[in-house]
Amino acid sequence: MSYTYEYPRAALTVDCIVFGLDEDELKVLLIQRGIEPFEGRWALPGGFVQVDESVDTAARRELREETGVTDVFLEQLYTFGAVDRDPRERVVSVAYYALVNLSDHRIQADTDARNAAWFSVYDIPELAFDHARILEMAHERLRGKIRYQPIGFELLPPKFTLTRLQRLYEQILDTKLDKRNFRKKILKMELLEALDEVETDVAHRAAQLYRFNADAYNEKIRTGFNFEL
Amino acid sequence: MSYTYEYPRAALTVDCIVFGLDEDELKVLLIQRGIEPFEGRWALPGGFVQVDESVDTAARRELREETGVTDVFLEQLYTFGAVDRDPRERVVSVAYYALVNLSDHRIQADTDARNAAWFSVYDIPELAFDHARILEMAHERLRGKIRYQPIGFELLPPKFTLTRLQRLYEQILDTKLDKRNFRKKILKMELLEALDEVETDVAHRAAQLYRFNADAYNEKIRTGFNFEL
DNA sequence: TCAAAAGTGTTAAAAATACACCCATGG
DNA sequence: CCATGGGTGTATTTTTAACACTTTTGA
Repeated sequence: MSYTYEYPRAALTVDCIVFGLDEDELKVLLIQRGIEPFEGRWALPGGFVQVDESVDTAARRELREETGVTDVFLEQLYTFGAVDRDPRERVVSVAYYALVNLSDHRIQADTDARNAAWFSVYDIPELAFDHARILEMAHERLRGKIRYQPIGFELLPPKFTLTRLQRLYEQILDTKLDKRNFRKKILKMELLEALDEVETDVAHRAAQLYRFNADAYNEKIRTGFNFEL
Repeated sequence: MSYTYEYPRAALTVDCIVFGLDEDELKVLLIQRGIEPFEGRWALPGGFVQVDESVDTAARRELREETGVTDVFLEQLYTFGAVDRDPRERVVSVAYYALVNLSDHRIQADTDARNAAWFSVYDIPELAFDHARILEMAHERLRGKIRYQPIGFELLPPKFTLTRLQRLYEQILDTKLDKRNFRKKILKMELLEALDEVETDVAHRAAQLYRFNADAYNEKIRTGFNFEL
């Protein structure tokens, strides 16, 4: 089977940057390539966009097929369109970034039996293609966006403590935050719902658990509220 | 001449949203389509990405060919990849938005002798394809970005008055700003350089002219400064 | 001399920051 | 009983917001 066009066409792919928070450390899911070019190198999960699926759908499908990740926050990042970014032929790639909650996403080995592993964003091996640049841009986007959109919660389990949330912000923004001021600010937004539950299995006073209330957020947004931390 | 591939491929295009400020009104440059589909409808300037040029280059080329616009701020917006966005065949489009200074860009009729015209963003005719959605997203991006990046200056001539700058912000953010507070805030950033020149040909006291100092901005950025208005 | 926009400073309110101790729990 | 992190309030500084009159210029 073959397909013929009047003009040459670029191949279209998607690449996914999957961020996860592991013990307060921001990590990225990478896959070890099993084929040339860059055989053996680590790379972002991704693959070709099929002609009968939207680009968004392709990103979700690749994510599922290569990592088993489903039902997560996924947003388009940027399209990488340099002529020589793939040594084989012209390939344009639409990059997406995903935020997953590592405690319930135990990432499975991918269907192609390639190796998948989490790496700290501060200790990334040499990557295939222009994936280092893509990852850098995704990290930058995450840092920027987390301050004015409540996306940090996507990296946490549904129930979390305020300290855990604070450490998330500290890790991603690479700063120290004052505990009292952080709590004051985030609670004043009235987006977190205190549950009738506390931490368990900790060797100290158990912390209050909270849940992010997406409905409250959407309602506030409608009436001109601006999240900002 | 024809080109054959093992799998079907989407066509790849670029579309450009060109914003300009005309007498304090935010306008967009549209082109009237000369061919089916949507013949006669207004649409965003754009066209096919060639296989030997980067996507960014394609955007600049189309902008030049269709509108004569060169040397302007141009930034990737988003990639639109729904399956049925073009009724003919699968077309994925990478959208870019440009900011031009209308006083020195007298837009020329495009090379294909199609009609080009400026429309107020608040009074847009029915557009071809999903261009209404693309335009909406570009407008949203502009509104968001202008508050924390000094891109508003791209819409003004190199020398401008503070009142003109204020009206730009008022138009794009759709608010009223206080004159004294606006001036205080923007001047305190030390990004505007007062010139030894004032307005001419005005029937009232001539205003001081200023210039945006990009070098100062870059220097401040390096040392952790954050533009925000 | 009039019309039109330029230019300018102070006060009050709100938000951000800095900061330290007692509490509850499990080992 | 001790080590560990949980939880809390106030005072100070900084930032934002509200507000009105005089000046300059050309017509």
